[in-house]
Amino acid sequence: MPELPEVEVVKKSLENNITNLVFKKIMINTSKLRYIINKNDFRGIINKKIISIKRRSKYLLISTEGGLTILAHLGMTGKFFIVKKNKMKIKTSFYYNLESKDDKHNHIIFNLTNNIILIYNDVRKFGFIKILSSSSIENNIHLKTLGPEPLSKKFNSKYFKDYSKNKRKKIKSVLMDQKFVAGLGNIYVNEILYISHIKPNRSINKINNLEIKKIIKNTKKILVKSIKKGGSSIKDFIDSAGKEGSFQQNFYVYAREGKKCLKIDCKTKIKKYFIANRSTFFCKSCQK
DNA sequence: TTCTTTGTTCCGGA
DNA sequence: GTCCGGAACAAAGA
Repeated sequence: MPELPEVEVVKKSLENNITNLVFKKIMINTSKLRYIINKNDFRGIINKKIISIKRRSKYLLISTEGGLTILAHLGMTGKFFIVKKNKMKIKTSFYYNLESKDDKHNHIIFNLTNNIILIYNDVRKFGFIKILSSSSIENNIHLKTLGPEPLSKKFNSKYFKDYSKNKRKKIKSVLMDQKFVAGLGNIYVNEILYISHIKPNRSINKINNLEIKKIIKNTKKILVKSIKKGGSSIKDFIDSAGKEGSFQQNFYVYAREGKKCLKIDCKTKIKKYFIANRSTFFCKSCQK
């Protein structure tokens, strides 16, 4: 599941591999992803050079010369593959074999200069790609309501405290609310609350100052660590092209229902239940 | 056939 | 009026 660290890693990979290349031909193999695709919109970026790749929350922004920007969200299963034509060599963050059965989910294929092909692949089709005018980005419906980036200085104790006033929402729901902080998804929020020793169902106005500090510190720490991990696994992968299972992630609680808590000497089994329709994992001994 | 997954929106109850 | 959270929706695979 692509969360902020994965999107950041993809961003860097795109930055390194397709900046300054020019779109030559685009093949669209589906009528819709999350939204209906308007093929005409894509004509505008033909023969346009890619000048920058940015990330905001879990969104990717690929800007071209001439005032158009590609806005992409990977949803649950979206992936970008960068393939060097003729060489069949994988150059991106995720495993890809040109012969693989995933081919049927290659929904958009961008041919670029330098014999580079950029492929948008998405099994579940919960992701999307839109072409926007670069000047409208700030007011874009997906971006304008987003809260601060979790890795920015704006995401600090004061901000957290001010936001919490008179609110009784559960801490887990708040951390997942994109208006509060942009880019945290279910997996990382489960992990952050475990590391911070806080039960996911605590009311936000009952979280004390020390705990707020812990949550913020751990949020930044875990994101930075995961970005570094993603980066290193990409490197390993390019070095040993063709090997599968390059992107392994180890979680403390996520998807570990019934397994023992990983803290030394804690024999409690990880519990699972739902908060706001999202699977929630926690250790009842370690989280208060 | 049913369940799972995420981000977002809608709506009912407190 | 405001706040909270459950339900629903998208698609496809197990």
